[in-house]
Amino acid sequence: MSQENSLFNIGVVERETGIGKDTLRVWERRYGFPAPVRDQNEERLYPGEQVDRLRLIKRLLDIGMRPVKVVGLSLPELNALLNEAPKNDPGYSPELFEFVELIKAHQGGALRIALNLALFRQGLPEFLSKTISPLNQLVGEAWLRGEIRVFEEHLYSEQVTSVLRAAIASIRNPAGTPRVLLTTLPGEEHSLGLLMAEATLSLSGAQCTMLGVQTPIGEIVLAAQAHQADIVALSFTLSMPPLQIKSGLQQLRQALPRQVALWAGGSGVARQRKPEDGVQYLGALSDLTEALDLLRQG
Amino acid sequence: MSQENSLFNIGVVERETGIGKDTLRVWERRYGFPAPVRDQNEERLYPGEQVDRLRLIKRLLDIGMRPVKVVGLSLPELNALLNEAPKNDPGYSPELFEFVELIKAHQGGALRIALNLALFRQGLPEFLSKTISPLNQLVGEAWLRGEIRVFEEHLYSEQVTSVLRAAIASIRNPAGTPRVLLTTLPGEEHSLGLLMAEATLSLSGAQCTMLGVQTPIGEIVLAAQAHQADIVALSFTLSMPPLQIKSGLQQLRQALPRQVALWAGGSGVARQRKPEDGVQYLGALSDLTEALDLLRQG
DNA sequence: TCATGATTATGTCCTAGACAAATTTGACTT
DNA sequence: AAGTCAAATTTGTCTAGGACATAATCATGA
Repeated sequence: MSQENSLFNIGVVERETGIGKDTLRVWERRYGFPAPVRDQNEERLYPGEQVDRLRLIKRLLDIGMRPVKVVGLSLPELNALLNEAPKNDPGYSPELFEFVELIKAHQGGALRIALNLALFRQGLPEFLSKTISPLNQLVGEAWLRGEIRVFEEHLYSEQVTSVLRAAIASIRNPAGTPRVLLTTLPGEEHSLGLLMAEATLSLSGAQCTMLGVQTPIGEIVLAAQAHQADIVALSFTLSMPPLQIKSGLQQLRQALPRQVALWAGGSGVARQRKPEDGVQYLGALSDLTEALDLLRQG
Repeated sequence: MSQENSLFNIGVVERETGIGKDTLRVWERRYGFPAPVRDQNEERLYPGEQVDRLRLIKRLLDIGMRPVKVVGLSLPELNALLNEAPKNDPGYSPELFEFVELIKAHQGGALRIALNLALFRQGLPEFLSKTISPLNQLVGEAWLRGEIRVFEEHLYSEQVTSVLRAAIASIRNPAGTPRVLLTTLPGEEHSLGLLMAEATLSLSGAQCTMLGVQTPIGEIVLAAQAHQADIVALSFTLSMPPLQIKSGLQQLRQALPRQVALWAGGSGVARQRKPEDGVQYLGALSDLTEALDLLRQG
């Protein structure tokens, strides 16, 4: 792997893995992993190899595994577990693997061109549902298997962002209805889902106001008021802890006026067990246009 | 203000303000602020008003004030302090205030159009140095004075991002030299600085690979290798703690091959006291083109 | 006026315990 | 076999209060 010799303190590990300090310490106590060395001051120093393992563990937890089953397993054991795991292979189209090959070959420019070709061949809705969505999943799975690295995922995200932003710029509708405010809650730093939603909604004639990621709850309320938004749309990835999603949606729903609809989408909300009252959960992008039609009729 | 009645637990406050849990607790012990109420379980609950104050305090610390001077002051006292503070007013051009007015009026579309006009009137380098850079500062100061809100800043960032990304898309040079890898370290989540750098470098004929924000240090090293980068360029805002910047640059410099240059820019690095060995600090965007020319000659 | 050493300020880390909420387990019923 | 409910377990996050390295400020002397 990388940085075999490097040592990281607990703050750096928290930032690099997204696992909180408290959690890192309590895992060590309960499961015996991670097992950092100590400096002269009895402070934890995590070897780079363990940080890599923690990143993998984080992703496994994100897809639903339980800590007691995965924290503490060695890398070979983790990989064995991955191969055993039920593969819900939705039969990826061969074209998708070509994109993955471009990522692995670090051909950022070629990747963007190929994505653009697919966009204009398929049209935006199909491009999002048949190419980008499954490709996101495929890339995530390839990362789990160790086939692609974090920086390669970053490269991929960047190219998709570039393509989607260009598309949105050309279909934006400043006078559309309803008015939709797009953002994420603090803690959710991924914007790809938002861009996909903005593209879909804009194409359906809605007027989108993008606020970017991590808007404080109180500010979302003010923004909805200022823009007279009919809908506040939030996006959640798997990296967002389910509890934070739940309480965030509760707080926001309570603070938002009744007549403003609250929509939540992304892989993070698919996990939510009990739906919140007054929050519309959107599992797929197609649900977005449906919900939009419904709202326009009602 | 907003959310007068809402109560937030310490985890939410950490995420919403960017101030760590440990820091929040130790401030309470030392300065008597924040002064959260407790729930039935003796856990801290911060009133929304105090969260707003904490956000302001965070920004004041970011611009160089000391905790003992600002943590614990009431809102009126903080505002008084702001008015006393030496105004290093660089004589903002009147045009800039028109942009601010558009932000205050929540005219996102008009703002983007106005920015685009300025871009094509001034040309990219002048647009960045004479419009975007001072406007960023102006917006930040207006926030400090309570004239604009967080969500309005988000709106502004989004429009600038949109304009810059469109510009970059049209001047990108896939065969340029040198090769530059652009990203931020974990903890730095702002990408505007990166986009400004990418625009500047692309215009100067460099080949830019954007990795987005928050790439782990080990992954930056691998990415530099994969792309045969000549330069790794990082961006830091004021919200990034100086200590994290310092140690991050040290670690990265150590892990990166000698022949790969490491450039660091943004308002966050202007604060750094002692420069790191082997790291080029770029205070302004103009330094970027200079450094590029120098590197091409040498 | 500038450098140098002493002092204070500051963020981050430590241990060890606790608890609410979520999930799993297991018994029981339909 | 499948559903329901309560008990048991798991899990993340919070608490207190102490400690220390390093940065910033202050005081002293050249």
